[in-house]
Amino acid sequence: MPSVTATTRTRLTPAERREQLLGLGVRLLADRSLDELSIDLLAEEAGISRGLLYHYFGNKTAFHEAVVRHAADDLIAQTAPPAGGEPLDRLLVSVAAYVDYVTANFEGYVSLVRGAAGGNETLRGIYEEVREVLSERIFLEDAQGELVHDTPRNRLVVRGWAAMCEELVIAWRTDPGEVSRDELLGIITGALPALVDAVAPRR
Amino acid sequence: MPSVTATTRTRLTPAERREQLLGLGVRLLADRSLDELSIDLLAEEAGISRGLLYHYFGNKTAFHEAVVRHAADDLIAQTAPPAGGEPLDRLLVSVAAYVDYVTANFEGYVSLVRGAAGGNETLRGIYEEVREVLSERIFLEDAQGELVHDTPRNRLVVRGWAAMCEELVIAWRTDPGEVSRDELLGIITGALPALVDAVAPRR
DNA sequence: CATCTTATTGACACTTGTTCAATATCGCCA
DNA sequence: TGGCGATATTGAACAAGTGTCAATAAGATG
Repeated sequence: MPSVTATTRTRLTPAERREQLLGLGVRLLADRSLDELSIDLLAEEAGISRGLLYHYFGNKTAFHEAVVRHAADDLIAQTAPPAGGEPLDRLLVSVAAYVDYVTANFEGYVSLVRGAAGGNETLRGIYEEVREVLSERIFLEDAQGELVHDTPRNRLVVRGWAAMCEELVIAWRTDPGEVSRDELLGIITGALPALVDAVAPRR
Repeated sequence: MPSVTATTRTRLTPAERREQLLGLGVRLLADRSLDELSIDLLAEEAGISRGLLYHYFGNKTAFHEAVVRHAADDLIAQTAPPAGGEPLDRLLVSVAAYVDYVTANFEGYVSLVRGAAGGNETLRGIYEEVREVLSERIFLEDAQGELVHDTPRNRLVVRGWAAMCEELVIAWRTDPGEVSRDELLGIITGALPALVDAVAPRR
């Protein structure tokens, strides 16, 4: 058993190392905020020198951006609507997948969202992009407009609805109270058509 | 005209200096994010030494918290419902005041919200507190429950509605499109009863 | 006008981000 | 199998910003 520092540097392929560091970055976010994720901490946790992180990511913010992008891609992939079935059912499944994803990865998800929403231009861009993708599915899956016609006004409404969903899921997961998962899903999915109707320009 | 440094230190009362620094802090937030607001920058801008800031606020995060609290109190005061009139009218006026406040102080408001929502425990606490106060008014002013009965479920709904409002106002102010201020107000105020109805547990 | 309180300063120690020449690991080929 | 070369990796040095504190001077008070 070596004393304190067993300095046998291990050499990975760039792809492997990148993957390791990004994965570790995402994992560490469960316990810390994005800007508490210092280069020092990550280097120590990964068992590498600080310099190596700069070799791979250039600087701290670029690393943060890479981590957020990594997690964002993961979220988007995990909540993709299923291939078959009725359009509206596919949406339901996708929304449910979103709720379950947040439930399962709560700390990391919250940390990510807060870090990205409060971060620099690029970070917010990624955050916006995720919302955009999730919202876009509404119009993409519901091509006939059974639920929501694709109008500029309704785009705004869906945007607001998405913000509401994020808040609701986080609030619910923090304290479910007496509301079950299915009831939450009911609230979320019921809210969209209600909003669309309420906001429809009167003729 | 003194050369570069006219070092005549001016001595203010603690209250004056505190006020000056907080006001300057809030003002500087219009052009920078919260964590780009370094002690260095603020000291230079205020024409004082860094040490003085530490004398008044202890450390950087404490200063941030004080700035955010200052701005939050301002927002709450400026959107207070009027004294007289119908309960529902008072709410309308208050919501309108909120929209106008955000419109007038846009850069600073966005910077504040992002900084606070993405910040530490205390910062988020202040952010939550503001939302809490704004939401609380709904139930306070509408004591008879004409609009929303005070139930746990509706508290959740109002919370989601508040998040939606924030998003809508920011999105609208960023790009109003063809939506007028009054239409936006219509959307916001129309959304609340619609949500409440949609979410009501069926009997 | 002298004195005393205390608002204010400036220099110093320390943490954290960033750079880069030097080092050592591992695949490859003789 | 053993040396060689490409390059993944390191560590020391530097920059910038945070936090500390004994020393200083502005302005009120008598």
